[in-house]
Amino acid sequence: MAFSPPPTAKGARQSEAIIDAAVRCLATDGYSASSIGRIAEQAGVHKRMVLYYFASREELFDVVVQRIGDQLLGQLEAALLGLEEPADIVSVGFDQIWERMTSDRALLAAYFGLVAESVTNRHLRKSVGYINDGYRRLIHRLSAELASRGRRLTIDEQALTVLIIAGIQGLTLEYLERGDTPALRSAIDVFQGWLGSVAPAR
Amino acid sequence: MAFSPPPTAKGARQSEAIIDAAVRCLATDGYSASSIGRIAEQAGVHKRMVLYYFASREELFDVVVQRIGDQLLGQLEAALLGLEEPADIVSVGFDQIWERMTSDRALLAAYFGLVAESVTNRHLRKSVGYINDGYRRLIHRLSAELASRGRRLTIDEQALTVLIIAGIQGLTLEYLERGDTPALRSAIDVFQGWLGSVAPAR
Amino acid sequence: MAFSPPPTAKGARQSEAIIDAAVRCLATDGYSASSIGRIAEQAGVHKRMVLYYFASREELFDVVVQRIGDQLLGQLEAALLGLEEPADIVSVGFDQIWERMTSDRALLAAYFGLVAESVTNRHLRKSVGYINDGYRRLIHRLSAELASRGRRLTIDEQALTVLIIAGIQGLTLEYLERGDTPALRSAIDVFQGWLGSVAPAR
Amino acid sequence: MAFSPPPTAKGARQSEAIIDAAVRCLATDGYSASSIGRIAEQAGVHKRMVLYYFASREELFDVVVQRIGDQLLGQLEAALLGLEEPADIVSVGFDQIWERMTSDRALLAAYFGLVAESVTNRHLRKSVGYINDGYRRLIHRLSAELASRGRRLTIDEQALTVLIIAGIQGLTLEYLERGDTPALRSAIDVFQGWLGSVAPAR
DNA sequence: CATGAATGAGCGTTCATTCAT
DNA sequence: TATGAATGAACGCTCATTCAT
Repeated sequence: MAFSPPPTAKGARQSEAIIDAAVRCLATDGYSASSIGRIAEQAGVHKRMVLYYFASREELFDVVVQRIGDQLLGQLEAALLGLEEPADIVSVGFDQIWERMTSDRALLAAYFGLVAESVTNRHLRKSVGYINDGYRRLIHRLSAELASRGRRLTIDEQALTVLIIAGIQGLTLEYLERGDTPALRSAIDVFQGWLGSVAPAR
Repeated sequence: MAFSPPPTAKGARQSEAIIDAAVRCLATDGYSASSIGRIAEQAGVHKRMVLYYFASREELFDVVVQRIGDQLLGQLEAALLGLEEPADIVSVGFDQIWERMTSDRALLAAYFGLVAESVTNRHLRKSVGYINDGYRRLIHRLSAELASRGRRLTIDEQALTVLIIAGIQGLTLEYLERGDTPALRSAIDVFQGWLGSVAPAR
Repeated sequence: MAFSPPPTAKGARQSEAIIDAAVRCLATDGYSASSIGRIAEQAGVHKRMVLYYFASREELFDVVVQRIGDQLLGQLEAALLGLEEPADIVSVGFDQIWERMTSDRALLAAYFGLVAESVTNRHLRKSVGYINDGYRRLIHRLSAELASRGRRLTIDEQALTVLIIAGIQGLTLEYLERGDTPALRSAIDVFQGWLGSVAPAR
Repeated sequence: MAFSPPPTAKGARQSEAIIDAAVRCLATDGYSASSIGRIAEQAGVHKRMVLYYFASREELFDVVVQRIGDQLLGQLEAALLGLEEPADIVSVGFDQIWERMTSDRALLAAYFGLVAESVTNRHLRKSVGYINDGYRRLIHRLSAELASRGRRLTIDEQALTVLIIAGIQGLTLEYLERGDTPALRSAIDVFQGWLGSVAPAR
């Protein structure tokens, strides 16, 4: 599953450029329009080289999905680590999470393109599941941490997980479609407030 | 904007079959894999006929988007009309809404495929906007009705609108990806409870 | 060969509109891009109607060629008739001929498109021959008239005919490609002067 | 602008064959009937290969136009170089020019098909302009040479240029339409004689 | 290690035309 | 008389991929 870059420096640089180009392409053109040819063009590489490094379109996108997932989850974790007082994770965290996620619109758009495609594309479904599982693990870790501090969730953890992921996806989609509107900001505030009420202190 | 079916009975039947096939195709294969050829095959019609009735792929999908939107919104309204005591719309309504929406998985999948594609496809974006506007109008109508019955929303209507749509889209996506799991059911219950608390009686 | 318009008024109007549209189309898009569909669109008529009135694309263009030829030759003859003193036909006539011909650039362009296509299109060759024969007849009539007034051509009539037609076509082409430049005007003056010298008075 | 042939010998041979086939096709079928498929067939190559070497039909024809122009102008210059005594260029040259030009009827027909198409085809217009500019440069060079030998043109050089090009195009068209008739020969003699009179010795 | 050559399948679209009624 | 339905063939072009070297 892990992508091992070619040993030579040039090879590493090129394959890296291809992955970047694929993410950019995904963000602007969507999954199915991100053809090998277009990605190669974006990367400034001969079309043939894409399949030289990645054997097939599918394999390339496996790597791309992983890359996007790592970046997205990495930003989430960085946002959470940034909180000095973990007691407030739920109540203040979402703001920072949102800030991080929307800092790279292209990344989000690329992610969403993959999510959407995964509804009708079995192979991609498996790959995208990787990212969702990351979210789930993160939420589980957080709720465990909260529990260890004596805070009990007022609702089932499974349901909470579903609601958080659904909330993030739904709000992300709203952001992609209509941008960073006041209504969206205020909706996020409400969502965040609700999250806080689910894990009351004491 | 409205689709005017061909004058003859046979023509109407054929074009109807093509639209249906397009919806089915969209649900199983996604937007870009729903080629004219495949749709024609699904409809049991010569490929050339699709372009006889619709002039271009784009025009066909304009009609399809509208069709999906009307069906989706129609089911929503039917669900709401089914409620005898409108005072309970918020507290009981979502259950029925969900029942209706998930009654046709293909329709939902098709809708979502279009939503996703619309992120990177300008033309589709406009068309899909038509459906979202329908949601918005419906929510606005409901909140006005609630207000006329003396119930005040505890949060900004704009933010509520965003949250409802984001919630529906997020939960829909969860449904499409993982099916009708207990966690999802329970998440819906929580969401519904929260909705009720936003518009308290009296 | 002659085109007999449909008996009804509406039919006559429509078929007339189609011919006009074909000429316009020919002028702007060239022969092969003047498809039945495009002509119908230009004429504001259902595509099917074109073949209703003309049976085939070929037949339509036969009529169109004849129409263009008649208009072009008609304008030539009108120009010559306008000369009060026929003795000066050669020396002053070309100016008026040129004025008339370039009065309708679209007509010229359409004519030239047909001439060019006729090089590789056997059927059209025959039709376009009709126009060239008209030129030839006109030149022959003129030289006969000159002879009857006691003026002798200093060169063979056949060669003169070729030179006049070649001159008109060549200058027409120059006009279509570069417009009505001073160099073209001055070239026409020279050509006209040479024509005058070919049929000296006395 | 220049066409860079593929690096390998086989590639060069193939792309050369395709260009040749395109010229032949152009001569017999005209521009718009010279489809990629037909050209491929003529070249004995898979249709897909044409687009492998040339990226688009337009690009192929750009190369073809240049090729035709170079051959045509090359033959003109060869004809002029063949004249030992440059003093007689005007008086004897046209004969040889004509001999050369009509030595390859297909080339001429192809050229003319392009000229005609260029009237209604913007892109081609630019390409064909390349050939016409070649003619102009050649004429300018000749008249400069004549001037350096103490012969003065009796008419404006610009007008002469127009007349020469118009003459060549008009006579070429006559040749393509009616073949090498005595009348055409005799017309050429007259034209040549007139050219001589325009640049009198001494 | 890297690249040119080659390919079959399919894309959306346009074409002139025939068959019904 | 006038129209809708239907069609097969071809168009230029893109696709992911394999075969050579």
